Amino acid sequence: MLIRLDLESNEPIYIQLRNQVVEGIAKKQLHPGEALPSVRSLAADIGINLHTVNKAYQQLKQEGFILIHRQKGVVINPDGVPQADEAYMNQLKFKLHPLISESISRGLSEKEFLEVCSDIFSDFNKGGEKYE
Amino acid sequence: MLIRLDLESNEPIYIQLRNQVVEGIAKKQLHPGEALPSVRSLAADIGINLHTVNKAYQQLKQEGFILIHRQKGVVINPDGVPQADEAYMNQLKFKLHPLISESISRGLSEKEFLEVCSDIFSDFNKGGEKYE
DNA sequence: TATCTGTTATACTTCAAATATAACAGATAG
DNA sequence: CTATCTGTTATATTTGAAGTATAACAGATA
Repeated sequence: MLIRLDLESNEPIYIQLRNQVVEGIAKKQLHPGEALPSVRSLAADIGINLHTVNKAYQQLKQEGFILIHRQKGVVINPDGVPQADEAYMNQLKFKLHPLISESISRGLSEKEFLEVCSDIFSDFNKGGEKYE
Repeated sequence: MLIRLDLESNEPIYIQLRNQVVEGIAKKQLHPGEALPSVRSLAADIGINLHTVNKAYQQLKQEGFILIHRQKGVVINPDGVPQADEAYMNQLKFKLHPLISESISRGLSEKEFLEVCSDIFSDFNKGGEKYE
């Protein structure tokens, strides 16, 4: 599993880390039941603090993406990822709203916007980097 | 112009304010050349600090959405809003990426995702609240 | 027993966000 | 001329999140 972080970004490290794991699942690079590095080893690998990794793991656990066995370690949820529910759909709309708002104000058509989305979907279906 | 703010949100007030103006432009509630409240009056209306409003205005100015005449006040860019360029498209993709990533991991199909986007576009075309 | 795991606790630094005052300079209305 | 409006700049302070640094605990395991 390849982890890309931008330590200069205004986006918190633990959020970037959380997103990378979700992206790994979406790209089928991480499969249900697969083990993730321990908080200590991953922190050492990336060169960040143990607690920052733990914060990302805790959020992923709370969202149902991973399970944490106290001594065994961390694994991708063997039962699969929780499917989109109403709460998630509302959250998705909430996040999309300002993006679409600005696109419209900048003269982007609905068709053009949807094409951008489709292009991004293609990146996932055509299986990007599978090396780890 | 109706301003809705969530002071409890983790999203900074000045960002919310900036987004509201962009949304106003997208919804055609704010037109090129139209005046916006002064930093002091808007701050007083909303009940926040002058500098917070100023921060939002400065960003909108830097992005080309508004013009600021030193003594006249603030107006929506009379020449229209800057159209989407390559830099904006890249930024848009960057923001959409994690949203699509999570949607895929949660089993949402591309079709379903695009429909969510279309629904949001509809909200803008059918002209929401025009009262101010 | 030594070592791994996640977990918890405490303390500290750094930085963005937001507020609070105050003053300045230019334009304008009285 | 004067008072008042505008954005702008400066300074100081408070608050909270993010991230780091250590340390210790408890359970599992080799």
